[in-house]
Amino acid sequence: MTTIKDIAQAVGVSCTTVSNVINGRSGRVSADTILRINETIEMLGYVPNMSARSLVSSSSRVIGVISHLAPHKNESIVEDPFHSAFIGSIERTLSENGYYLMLRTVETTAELVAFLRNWNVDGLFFTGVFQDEFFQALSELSIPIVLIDSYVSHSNMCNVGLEDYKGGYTATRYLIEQGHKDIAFASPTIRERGVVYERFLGYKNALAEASLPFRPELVFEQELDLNSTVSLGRKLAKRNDFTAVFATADIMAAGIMAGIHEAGKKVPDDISVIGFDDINLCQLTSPKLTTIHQDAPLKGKLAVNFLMNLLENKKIEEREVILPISLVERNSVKKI
Amino acid sequence: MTTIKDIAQAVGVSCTTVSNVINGRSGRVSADTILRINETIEMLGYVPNMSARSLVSSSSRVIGVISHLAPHKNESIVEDPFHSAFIGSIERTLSENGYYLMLRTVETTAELVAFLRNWNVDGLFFTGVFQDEFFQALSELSIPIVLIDSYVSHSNMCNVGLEDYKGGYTATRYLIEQGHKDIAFASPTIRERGVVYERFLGYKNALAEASLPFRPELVFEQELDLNSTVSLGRKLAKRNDFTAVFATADIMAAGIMAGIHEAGKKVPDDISVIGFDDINLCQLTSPKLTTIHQDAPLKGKLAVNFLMNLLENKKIEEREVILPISLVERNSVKKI
DNA sequence: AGACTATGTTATATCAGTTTAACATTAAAC
DNA sequence: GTTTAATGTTAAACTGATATAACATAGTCT
Repeated sequence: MTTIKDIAQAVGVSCTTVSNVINGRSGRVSADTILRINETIEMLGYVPNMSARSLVSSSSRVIGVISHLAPHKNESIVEDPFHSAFIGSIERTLSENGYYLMLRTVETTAELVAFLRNWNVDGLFFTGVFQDEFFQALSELSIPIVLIDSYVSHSNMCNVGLEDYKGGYTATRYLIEQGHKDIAFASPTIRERGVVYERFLGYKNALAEASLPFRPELVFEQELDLNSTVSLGRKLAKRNDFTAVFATADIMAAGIMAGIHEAGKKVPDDISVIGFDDINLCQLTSPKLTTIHQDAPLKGKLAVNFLMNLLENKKIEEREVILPISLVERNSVKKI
Repeated sequence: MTTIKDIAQAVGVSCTTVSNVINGRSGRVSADTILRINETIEMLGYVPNMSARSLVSSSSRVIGVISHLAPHKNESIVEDPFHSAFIGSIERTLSENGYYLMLRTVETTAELVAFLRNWNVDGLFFTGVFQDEFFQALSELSIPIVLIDSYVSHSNMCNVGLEDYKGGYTATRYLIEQGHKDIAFASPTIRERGVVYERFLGYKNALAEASLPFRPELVFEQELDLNSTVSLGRKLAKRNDFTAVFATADIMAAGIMAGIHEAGKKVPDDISVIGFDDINLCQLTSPKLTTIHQDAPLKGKLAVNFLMNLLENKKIEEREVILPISLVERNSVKKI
C-alpha cells in the first residue's frame, strides 16, 4: 500500500508537505511542489488511510445510524419502508459530502456509547423515542446529533420533524368532512414525545372541534408487523361501531385494509381507511390509499445538512425544521 | 478517553499484558493479573480504539455493503423492499459477530477501491451484475467477497444464490397448468449472468416444454420504479394477446396490477399476474399476489456466515449455496 | 549444582498519518 | 546593512493500539 511517506520520498519532500497539500493547507507550499505531489499521488494511486487519520485527529468522518435501541424489536430500521426511503437519502447525501455511514444495531446505552467511542464516530442520526438516561449519556460525549421525528429538544442537538399534530388533525378532519362520525385510531404504542402521540392529539382535537366524542374503545395500539396489522384489520371488520380508521402509518393502514378484505368487508364501502407517510405502497393497494404525505428524501437531506453544519461548527440560527404535511386523496375513503 | 496505557498504569503492568488480556491471549498471564485488568477496564470504562487497532493490524472489522454501482440509478439498495429485508438481516448478524457495517454509494471501480483501502475494509457484500473490470480490480485487492445473486464465480469469492431458473420455470409452469397459453414476461433489463436472465430461461423452457411458442413481443423490460411499472401495467391492459404476466419482482408485479386496475381491467379475471420474491407487499395488494417465495433473512444470514468463514480463513468445502424457491399460491392467477 | 522448562512480564518498534515549532531562504522595509 | 516579514520546508513528537523478541523468576529434571 502506498503511504504518504512513499509520496514524500518520490517527490523529494517531507511528509508534512505532502500532508499539507492533501488537506488543502497548501498556503505555504510552492505551486510547483503542489503539482508534483498531486501528480505522484495520482501515479502511485495513493489513498489516505482513515485509521491513521482518525487516530491522530480523533475524528473519523464516520456517521452512525442506530438501528434500534429497543431490545424487543428484532427489526432493523432499514426494514421499514418509510425509514429505508429516508436512510437511502441520508446515505447518498453523506457520500456526496465525503462522510461514511455505519449502520449499527445496539440494544443498550452502554453498547451505543462503546460503539461511538470505538470509532470516534463524528455524528449521529436518531429517530424515535428514547429514554432520558440515553440522552444523558450522549450529551456527555458531546458529539453532534440530529434527531429525526423525536419530540425531545436538547441544547446541542438539531431536530428534523414533521407537522405530526397537523397531520393527525388533517386526516381526522378530512374523514369528518366526508361525513364520518365514528373514527377509529390505529397506531403503534402511543408514547409521549413521539410522533404518534402528536398525531393522536391531532386526531382528538379534530374530533373535539367537530363536537364528536372521543371514544377510547376506538383506539387500537398494535405492532407494525404484517401479521399484527392484518389481524387488527380482521378484528376491526367485525365491529360495527365506527365507519373509518385513521392509521398512523401506511403499512398499518395497508395491513388493516388487507384484514378487512379478508374478513369479507370492503374498503371504502364498509370501512374507510386513511394512512400516514405516503410511501409507494399507497399506490399499489386496491383501493389506493388516501394518506398524509411527507417527503422522506427531503427529510434525509435536511438531516444531513444539519449534521454537516454541526460538524463544521457553523453558526446555526435555527436548530429545528418542521416539514409540512399534505393530504393525498385517493380511493380508500368513502363520502357518506 | 481511557486508553490501554491508563489501564496498564492503574493496574501496574505493561500495555502488552493488557493488550493480551483484552484479546484473549491470556495464556501466559496470571489469573490474578487478568482479574485486576478486567476490573480496571470495567471501572474506567475502557473501550478499544478501532482506528489504532486497524492501523496496526491493517484490518478493521468493517464490512462494506456497496449501495449501487450503476451511475444512472439514483436509488440506494436499502430502498428496494427485497434488498432492505436482506440487508436488515446482514446488519443484525454482523453486529452479533462484532463486525461493523458501512453502507457506501460508489459510482466507479476506482471509487470502490479507494473506499476499501481507506478503511482497510475486511470484507464485502455484493449483489447484482457487474463488469469484469470491476472484478479484476477486486481480485487484486484480495479481500473476502460474498456475491449475492450474481452469476459470476471467482476462485476466492463465495456465492449465495437462489434457484432462479427453477423459479422462472415454476412460475411459468404454474401459469400453464392453470390453463394459460399466452404468457408475458416482465422484468428489468435482462442481463447475462444476472438473476433475471436465469428466470427468463426458466420461463422460456417451461413454454417450450409445454410446446407453447416463445413470443418475443411479450417480453417487457422496464425499470423497477413505481411509475414505470404502473405505466407498464396500463400498457399491458390495452393488449389482448396474452392472459397472464410473469413479473420477476413483486414490486413490478404489484405495479403492473395497479396499472391494470387503473386501466379498468381486473386481476385475475382479465389478466393473471405472478410475482417473484414474496415480500410483505404480496399480502397487501388486492388480490393478494401469487408469487415465488424466497427467504431473504436466510439469504442474509448465510451470506454473513460465508464471509465470517472467509475472514477466519476456515476451510470452505462448498463456496456456493443455492437457496430453494417455492410457489406461494394466492389470488392473482385465474384458472381457465 | 547446573541445565532446562514453563510461566509471567515488558521495552521497543511499528502502523500511517497530523501537528508543532523551528529552520532556511528570499524579498521588502527602514 | 541590518531588521522584519513572507515564503517554503522539515524533523520530531504524537495518536492508541499490537507484535516481536527478550528478560526475569520459579520449579523440574538430571
